[in-house]
Amino acid sequence: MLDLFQLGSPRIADLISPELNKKLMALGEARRYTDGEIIHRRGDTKVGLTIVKAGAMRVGVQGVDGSFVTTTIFGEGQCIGEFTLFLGLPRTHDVSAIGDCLLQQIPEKPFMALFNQEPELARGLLSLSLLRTHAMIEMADDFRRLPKEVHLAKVLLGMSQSAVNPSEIHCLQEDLAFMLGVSRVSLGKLLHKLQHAGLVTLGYRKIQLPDLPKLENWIEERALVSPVSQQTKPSQ
Amino acid sequence: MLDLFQLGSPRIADLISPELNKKLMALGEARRYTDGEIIHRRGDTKVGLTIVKAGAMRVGVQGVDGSFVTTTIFGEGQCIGEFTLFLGLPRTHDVSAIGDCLLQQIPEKPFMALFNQEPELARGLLSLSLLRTHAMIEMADDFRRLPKEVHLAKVLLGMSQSAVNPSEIHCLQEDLAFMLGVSRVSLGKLLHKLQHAGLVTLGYRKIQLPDLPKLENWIEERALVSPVSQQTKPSQ
DNA sequence: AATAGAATGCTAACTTGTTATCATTTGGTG
DNA sequence: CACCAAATGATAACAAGTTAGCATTCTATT
Repeated sequence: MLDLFQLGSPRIADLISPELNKKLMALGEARRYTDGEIIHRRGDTKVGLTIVKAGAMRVGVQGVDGSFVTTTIFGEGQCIGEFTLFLGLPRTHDVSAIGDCLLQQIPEKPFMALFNQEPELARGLLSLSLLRTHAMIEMADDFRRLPKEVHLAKVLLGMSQSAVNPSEIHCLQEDLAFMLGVSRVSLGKLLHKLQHAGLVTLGYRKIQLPDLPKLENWIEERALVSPVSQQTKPSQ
Repeated sequence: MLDLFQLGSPRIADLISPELNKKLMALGEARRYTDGEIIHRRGDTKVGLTIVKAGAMRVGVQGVDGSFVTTTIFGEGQCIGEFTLFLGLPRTHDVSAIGDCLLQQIPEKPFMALFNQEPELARGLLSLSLLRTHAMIEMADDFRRLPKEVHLAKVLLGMSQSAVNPSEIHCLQEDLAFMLGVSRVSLGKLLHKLQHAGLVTLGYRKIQLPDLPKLENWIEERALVSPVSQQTKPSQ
């Protein structure tokens, strides 16, 4: 699936201890949603954390003219609602289910009780937020700094790293086009450039990366900056 | 000054109690930098928090070909270094002083000691990070959703809100162009459109906003989504 | 195996943005 | 006060991306 954060965006469960995660997931209750069902609407004042247990949800903004812009798609283990809990904002996005989808919904009170009791939770959420910020900054910098085909290659590489099979990405060209902020036609041209360079193989609903080291080299030669490794620091 | 976060980006001092802020600022030591002096380099492994006490710093990425892309400019009260402290990343950006600049530099050990001792600090940093994330998401959504002149108007309005005099913004058209990801020529055309609409008055190194309510209305009519207020929740 | 819907490929006219260049205006400096 | 460097304004040739439309390919489902 596409994403703006999900690129390497970790799950909250990876940033806290299994015990704490168990406590967290025991709060609130799970609810099932069916394809297209509305989970939250922009402007809603309901406060709480929502964690995807299975399936995925679409996060975006519905225009008054009927158009819809997808901001991101969050899958298993990812969460929304921090803005309502810590910034006191109403929901900033419209969220709906993609296919069948199981969500854990944790209301404000039990969440804040656990938050105030377990400092580790603050640390985990802080790391999560920083990782997202970091991914967005990199994305924004790349967007402005790199030629589109290099940026695309970098995005593909990032997606491969969070894929089950790193050499095969399952996504629609339309979603990729959205991520890069270009039309589907332009994206097609860019992909074909990469295919000509032997870096990708295009398929139906998928893109294969037959030679990851080659792809990395190709990007590095064109990225114009020294790379910086991006391992997460183990909690101390 | 321009910015990608600074638009409404709060200072750490606004998110924690005055007492805690005093303790925080008492850690480490202040150092003065002169115009253009390097503060950090991308790739440096030095861990710690840097807070601007006076002046401003430029955050960006130096390309191996000599080009430089500014990511943001941080002024008084703003801080960098969270990624090194909580994600274990090397410095992701090149940072240099703009004019004379006084920075408080807090090394890892004293910072983490205070962090582990004062849960309020985690809460404050979490809010800070979330506010930045929020600003970036809004920016990215606007970038893709809005016609360029509306996005520009919104950016100007945001800058006015964090300016000394809200009806006068001091910045170069070149910096604005960078923020919106367009060339200076295009930006000039967009600005002249807004001027024709009576929303801005162009000056040398400055842009005046003679009628803020009118500007807000104009944006709202074109933003195509219902606005969401953005007050920070008081710490509970 | 036939079929329908979805995704991708392709083309062409059109719009928009860019680069490059030079003129003009501005504000600080000697 | 004259001058200079920086910032802005303006133009034209050029490049790139978009929209719209239709053809083709693929996959899942009868």
